[in-house]
Amino acid sequence: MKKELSKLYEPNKVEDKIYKYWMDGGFFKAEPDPEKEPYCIVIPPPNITGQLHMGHALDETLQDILIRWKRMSGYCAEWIPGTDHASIATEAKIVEAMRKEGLTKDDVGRDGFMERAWAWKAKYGGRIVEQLKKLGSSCDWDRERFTMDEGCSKAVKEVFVKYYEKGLIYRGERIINWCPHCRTSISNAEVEYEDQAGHFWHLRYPFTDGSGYVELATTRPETLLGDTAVAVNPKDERYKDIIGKTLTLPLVGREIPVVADSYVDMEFGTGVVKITPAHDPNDFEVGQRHDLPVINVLTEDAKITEDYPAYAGMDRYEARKKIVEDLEKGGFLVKTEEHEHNVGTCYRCGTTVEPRVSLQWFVKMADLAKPAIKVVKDGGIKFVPKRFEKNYFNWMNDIRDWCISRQLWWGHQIPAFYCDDCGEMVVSKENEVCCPKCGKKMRQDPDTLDTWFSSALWPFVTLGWSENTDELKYFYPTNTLVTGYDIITFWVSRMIVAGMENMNEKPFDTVLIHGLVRDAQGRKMSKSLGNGIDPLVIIDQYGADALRFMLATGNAPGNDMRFIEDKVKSSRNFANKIWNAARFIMMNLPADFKADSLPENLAVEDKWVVSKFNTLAKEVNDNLDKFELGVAVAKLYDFIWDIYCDWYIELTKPRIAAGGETGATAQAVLVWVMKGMLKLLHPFMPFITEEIWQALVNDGTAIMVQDYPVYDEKLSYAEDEAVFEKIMNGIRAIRNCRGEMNVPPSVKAKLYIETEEPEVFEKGIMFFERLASASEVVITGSCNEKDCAAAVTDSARFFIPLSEIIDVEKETARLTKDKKNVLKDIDFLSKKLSNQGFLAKAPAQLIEAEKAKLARAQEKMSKIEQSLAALKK
RNA sequence: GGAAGCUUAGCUCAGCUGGGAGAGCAUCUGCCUUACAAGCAGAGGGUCAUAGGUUCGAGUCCUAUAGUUUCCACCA
Repeated sequence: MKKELSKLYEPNKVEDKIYKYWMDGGFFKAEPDPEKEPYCIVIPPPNITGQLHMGHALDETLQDILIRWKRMSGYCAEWIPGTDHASIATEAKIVEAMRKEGLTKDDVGRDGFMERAWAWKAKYGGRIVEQLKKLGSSCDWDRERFTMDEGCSKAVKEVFVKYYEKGLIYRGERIINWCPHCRTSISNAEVEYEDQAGHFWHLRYPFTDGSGYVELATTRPETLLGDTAVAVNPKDERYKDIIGKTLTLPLVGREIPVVADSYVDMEFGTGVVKITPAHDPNDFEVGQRHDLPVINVLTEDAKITEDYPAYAGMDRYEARKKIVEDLEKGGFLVKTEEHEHNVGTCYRCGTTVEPRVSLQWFVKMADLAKPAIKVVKDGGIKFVPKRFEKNYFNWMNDIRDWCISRQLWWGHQIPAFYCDDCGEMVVSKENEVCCPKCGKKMRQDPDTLDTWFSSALWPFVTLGWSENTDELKYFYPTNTLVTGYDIITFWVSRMIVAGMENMNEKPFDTVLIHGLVRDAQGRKMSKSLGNGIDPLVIIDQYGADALRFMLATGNAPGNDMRFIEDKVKSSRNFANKIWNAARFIMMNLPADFKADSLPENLAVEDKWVVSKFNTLAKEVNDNLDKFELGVAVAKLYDFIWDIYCDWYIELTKPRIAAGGETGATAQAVLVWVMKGMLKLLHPFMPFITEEIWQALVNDGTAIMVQDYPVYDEKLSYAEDEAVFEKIMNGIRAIRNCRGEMNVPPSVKAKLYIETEEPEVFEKGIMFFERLASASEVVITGSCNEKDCAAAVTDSARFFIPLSEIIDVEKETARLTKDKKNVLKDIDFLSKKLSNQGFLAKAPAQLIEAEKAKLARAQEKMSKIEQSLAALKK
């Protein structure tokens, strides 16, 4: 059965090989099995915002870790390709199409991310999707409902029509955020605000009757062309008398009224506001209340319309300059102030957004939000960590109607049709519709739906909704959603809404929120900063396992993490460590070795490591259960590196060299624990664990079909652990002593162990020789050797006769330092134990433990005193 | 203006329901000990942002303050 592992661990070679193995049938897929409830689906995110490609890696990693763990724990787990896969596939097609058309990405206002993300997907995640497809998975990649080729897919159309018929979708003239560069409307959530230096222009508008002026201030003088009123606060004494009078709009000459509206802040500026309903959301609302006309002065790309010949065709900023000039010439400009203000920009291209009145499609959110709020409030859906519920509630309780129409040329076309002859409008699932009134073929709305509209349907549409498929019945509601906190409002909230509305049931029960991956300086990865890191490059350098491990390590749920290459490097080193441990085991195994279970005759150190492993299995499962992946991974790291490699392997070396029964037992335990470690580690490092498993076990099964290790009462050996710890402490004390005196391991010396527990240290003789450079070990009740260095623990004194090296002064200093530390302990513990409050209120178990600690410290103290006294002589 | 997070070793961060502060990297010392120098054995280094409070006991819970980050709203 023995196979060789190569001398050097080469991540990419191993990963490619394992990938091939999976492709060739080594992949495992659990069938839905009603007997094996509960099930689990972990949903990948649809994050297609260009800047955070490392965010993809994080999403995929956390989700895949959970899936593998669930699957190995006997749950039915299934990964269904999400909208991001479909979107990215679509985007790849778009890129190809654009190339053929000679277009650049800028033409559609997107950045270059889609290409790279797709490449990554193809190399990494896409392979698994392919495999799922091969295996006839219920998640049908080809059946993706989100391609541009299909236009408006069946399910999306169905939902749209259903909402429309229920009055949940309407078309209306509303003020929306418009990106003049992308020439599309964008939702509030897609607008990013930034502080910009600007000006505050104080203007005066003359009264029509010639009775003077009213002064007001604006940051956007060019919108003056569209002013249809001036507003003051009804409570404002200063302007009480002018309400109802009319003004003549400078440069335009239009007569506009002065209206009273409580929206106006009396404290701010002059307390007078010009009202431009077409170009400001608040003005729009004021306009609605006062029935003011809406006059649009800007074109789609933010240029002045033909209606104003003096400025027609000018860009908004150009026009601003010219208009300010003209106002000044006309004597309408009072003064100009510096003013910093917050400007909305497009999250895609960074262009300043333009509020714009436009005919758009909306979803009425108020009623839809209610059940979605309730299901979270009632605990039906849990956020991990819980604090993100607040984020969700903030958004949902203050929900606004959702503008769902986009002026993009990919995506789902809105299933609304217009008759160019009679103006009739029909909303329909059909692809072609004739006018019910005049019979003419109708024209479909050219707009597409917001990508999150279809993404919101993800949990049930991927399962075959609106058919009542077996998959839907079995898998819905799904289990755990993994995504970043920046996606809660975009996607999570809308999935819950869509689930409650269409399925009458929550889409999942848990939302695991992770933070963002930032660069080494803590900045958001962004295209403009050029600080984005490509996961593919990192994978090429260090391997996918190392990247995964790093992403899961040292970070708590919901907290941001910095990407630091050294962290990947140390993960790679960890992989190498396991690789070499496996190599050591295997190069010593006899050819006919077979070890499926633990042998009977375990030595104390075997019981120690088995017991430690047993505890590890318990803790890892507990942590994963609570989504504490970072904690689980840290424990695995510590066990594998410290306990298994640095201690246990070293302990087996003399036994293997000795051969016979003890050697055979050691080998069996080595293999047993290694197999267990590999299984525990597999979700975090799937490739290397599979490779070692295949080399070590080689019975044709994949590691991912093994059972995940769990705690086993029978394997808990508390007493043996304690005994062996005494030996370990002795070895550590001796090493420390030798280390401080700079004695190299090659200088061997006789070792006297003075102890009242000889039976404990008898068991460790071999290890003192091997790990503490002892040439010979003598266990005695009382040692009278002269010129010895002494190492002290609570259970023994260790004497090393190194007369030629011993420096009495140094030795005294070392022991005095020891003494100081122990004294501190004794002081602390006895104070605690004489505290009546502590004795009265602390748990009895703790008091006992502290008493035992004190006893041990005192034991050690007396041993140090003895040694110090001997030194003095 | 509303809300949330963060502040722990030189750096990057863990620390689960409160019981004498941890890891990786960096630094120093000694080792090429036949699995691993991508390594081994040691060492040094922290008033857990500040001030109060609750408690027998606070890095952990509460209040306030400062610095910092993010989200939401508003900004004529």
